[in-house]
Amino acid sequence: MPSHTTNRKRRVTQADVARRAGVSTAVVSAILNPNSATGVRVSPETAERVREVVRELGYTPNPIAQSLARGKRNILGVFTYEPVFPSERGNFFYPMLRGIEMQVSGAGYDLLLFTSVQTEGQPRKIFAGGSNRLGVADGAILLGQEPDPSEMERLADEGFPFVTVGRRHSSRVELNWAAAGYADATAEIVLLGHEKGHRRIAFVGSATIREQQLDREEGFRSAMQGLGLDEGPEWCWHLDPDKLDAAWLQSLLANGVTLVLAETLEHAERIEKLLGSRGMSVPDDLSMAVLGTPLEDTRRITRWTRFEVPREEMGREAVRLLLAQLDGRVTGAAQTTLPCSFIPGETLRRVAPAH
Amino acid sequence: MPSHTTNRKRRVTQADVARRAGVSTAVVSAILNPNSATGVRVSPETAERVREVVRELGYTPNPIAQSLARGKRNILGVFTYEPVFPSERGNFFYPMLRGIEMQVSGAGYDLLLFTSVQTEGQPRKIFAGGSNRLGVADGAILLGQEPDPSEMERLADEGFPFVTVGRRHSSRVELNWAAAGYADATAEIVLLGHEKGHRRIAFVGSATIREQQLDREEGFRSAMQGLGLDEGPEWCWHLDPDKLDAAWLQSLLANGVTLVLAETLEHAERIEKLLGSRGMSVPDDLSMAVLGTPLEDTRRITRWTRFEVPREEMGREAVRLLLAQLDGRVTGAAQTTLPCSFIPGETLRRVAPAH
DNA sequence: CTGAAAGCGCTTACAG
DNA sequence: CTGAAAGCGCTTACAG
Repeated sequence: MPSHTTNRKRRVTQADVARRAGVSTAVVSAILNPNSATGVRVSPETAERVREVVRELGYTPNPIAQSLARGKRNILGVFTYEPVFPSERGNFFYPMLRGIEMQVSGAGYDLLLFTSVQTEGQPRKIFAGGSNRLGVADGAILLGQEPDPSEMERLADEGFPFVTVGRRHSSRVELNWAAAGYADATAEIVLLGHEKGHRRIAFVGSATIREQQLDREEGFRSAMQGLGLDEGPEWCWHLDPDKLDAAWLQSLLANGVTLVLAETLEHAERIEKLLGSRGMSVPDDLSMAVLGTPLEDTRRITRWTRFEVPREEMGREAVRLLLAQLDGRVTGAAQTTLPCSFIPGETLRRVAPAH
Repeated sequence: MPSHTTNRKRRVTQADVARRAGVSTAVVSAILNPNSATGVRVSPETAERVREVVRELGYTPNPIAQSLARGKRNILGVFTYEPVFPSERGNFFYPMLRGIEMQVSGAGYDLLLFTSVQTEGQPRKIFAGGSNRLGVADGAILLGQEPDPSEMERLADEGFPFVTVGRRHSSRVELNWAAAGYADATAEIVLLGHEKGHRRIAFVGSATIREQQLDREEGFRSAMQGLGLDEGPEWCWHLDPDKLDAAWLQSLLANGVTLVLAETLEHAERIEKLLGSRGMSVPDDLSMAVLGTPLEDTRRITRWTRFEVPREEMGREAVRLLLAQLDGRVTGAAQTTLPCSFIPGETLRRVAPAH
C-alpha cells in the first residue's frame, strides 16, 4: 500500500460518492461524463441523488486517475532548451507562446511548461535521467534554437507526437514543423534588388549554420541563379558580426557589390559601422537588407529593409499540426512553411545597373 | 477494458520489461527509482540485465501512472483568469511568470498553464463544469486582477494548496499570498512630501476598490494621521481617470492641495492635462506621485515620482510559499509582503509649508 | 437500466 | 535478496 503523502485531508473519491448514494462507481462515472457513450443509462432520480451527494461531499474527479484510465491527458507540452521567460524584457519565445496559447485555447488542452529538467545553467534535456518527462503530455511543441537532434530522434522513435516551431532536419526520422519561409522571403529581396538595378549582391550569415540559415542561403542562391547572377564563395559569407573587418569590407567593395543581405541586424549594423569609418553610408554607398526581424531593438530595426518572421502564426500552426496528429487526422510528416512579410524600410535604394 | 486510444504503437510498459528480464515489476521499479527507500534490494547482475532490457526496449516510465501511484504529480499550476500571453508587447504577467519559472526551476516541478477552461472571451473559471482541473497539479499559483472570491474559497475548502500573487482577502477562509507593500510605499511618499513642505496632500484612486487600492489608501491614511494631517473625504477620491474634470480639479486646488498621490499613471496624466488647460504644470503648480509603475508606457513613466512593484520577486516568493506548503513545512496561512522601491522622479518638488 | 470486475501502469508494504 | 498482490482513482466493456 502506498503511503500516499497526504498532508491535507483525504480527497473525496468516486467510491465515497458511490457508497453514499448506494450505487456503483460506474454509475457515478457515467453521470459525471454524460457524453462518454458508455452503455450505462441512469434514471433521472438516481442521477439527481448522485449529483446531490457529489455536491454534499464536494467531490471533484481526480484528473490524474482519469488520465490513466482514459489513456488521454489533455495536456500539451511546451519544451524549450532555454528558460521560457529569459530576460527582463524582450522574449524570443513570447510571440510563439502567444500563438500557442491562442490556438490551444478552446481545444480543451492545458499547456505544460517543462521547467523541472533544468540542470543548473545547462540547457535542459528531454531525457533527463532516462525518463521522458514529456510523457505527461499527449504531445509537445519544441521551441528554441538549440534542438538536440538525437533527442528529437529518440522522441520520434518512441512514437511521441511533437512538432517543432522552426524547420528541423534529421536524416533518420521525419520531423514535423511549422516554419518561416526564409527561402522565399530572401529570394524576394534578391529579386527586388535586381529590379532596382543591383547586379552584384552578397549574402552574409553567421558562422554557425542551422536550418534557418540554410533556408535563407538556399533562397539567395536559387534567386541569383535564376537571374543568371554570380553567387559563388565570394558572394556568400559565413562570418559572425565581430569577424567582419575593414579588410573584408574592402574585398567586398572591390568586388563591386552594391547590395548586401545581412542575416541579422548585428551583421547589418556592424557593416554600417565599417562603412562609416571609410566615410561611406547606407544606402548611399551600399544598399542593405536584413533577413529577419529581431524581437528586441524594435527601434533600431525600423529603417532597415527586411522581412518579418510570422512567429505568432508559427506557434498557432504548430498547435494545429499537433492536434491534427493527436486526432489521428494526420499520419505522415506534417510540415508547414508560413510566408514572411516584406517590409520596405529605407536601406535598399535604386542604382544604375553596373553594365 | 478501456479502448485506450492509441493511434501510435503501444507503449512499452514496466510489465514488458519485467517479463523480458525475468523479474517482477517491483524489481524494475526499484532499479529505476534507486532512492525510493523501498525494501527491495537487487543484485548488481540483475540490475544490469534489467537496465539492458530497458535500453533495448526503449522503455520510459509513464509519468501519469507514477503520479497516481505516488500520489504526487510534480506539477505546479499557474492559473490566470485572463490569457497568460495577452498583448503583442507588454505583458502584465511576464515579470511574475519569470520569477515563478526562476524559482521553480531546479525544484523538480513543471509548470502547468491552465488554458483549457477558456469559454470564448469569458474570463476563465477554475471550476468549469464541476470538475476542478487544477487538480492535475500538486498546488497552484493564482495570478491576475480578477480573482473570484467564491472560487478561491471553494478551492481552500477542498484543501487544495494555492498561493495568490497579490494580497487577497476572504472573510471565510485564510488565503496565502505574496504581495507588494503598497501601504508602506504609499506612506513613504506621504512622509517625503511632508518633509518637502507639503501639508495638504490628496489621494486619487480608481472607482473599483480592490485589496491593492485598500492597501495604498491605508498607507495614505495612517501616514497622514501620524503627521496630524487631514485625510477626510475631501482628500481621498475614488474616481476613474476619465471622471476627473475641471470642476473636480478646481475644488482640489481651492482646498489648497499641493501634492496629489495618483493611483495610476492614467490618473496622473489626466490631472496634468487638466492643469495644462488652466495654464498650470507639474510640479511647478502641483506636485504629484504615482503609486506604482505600469509595465507598458515605460517611457512615459520615467519623469514621475513613484515606486516600483517587485513583480518578479512576488512570483518567486509565491513559489517559495507554495513549495513550503507542499513539503508540509508550513501549516498556517503563509503571507508575505515585499517592499516596493521608491523612485524619485521629478514631479515632487519642495514647497514652502502653507503655514 | 444497473452492478461487479477488469484494466490503465505504476509503487510499495508485506510475505517468503 | 525477490515475488505476488494490493492499491492509487478512475473508465468502460461485459454480464445480468
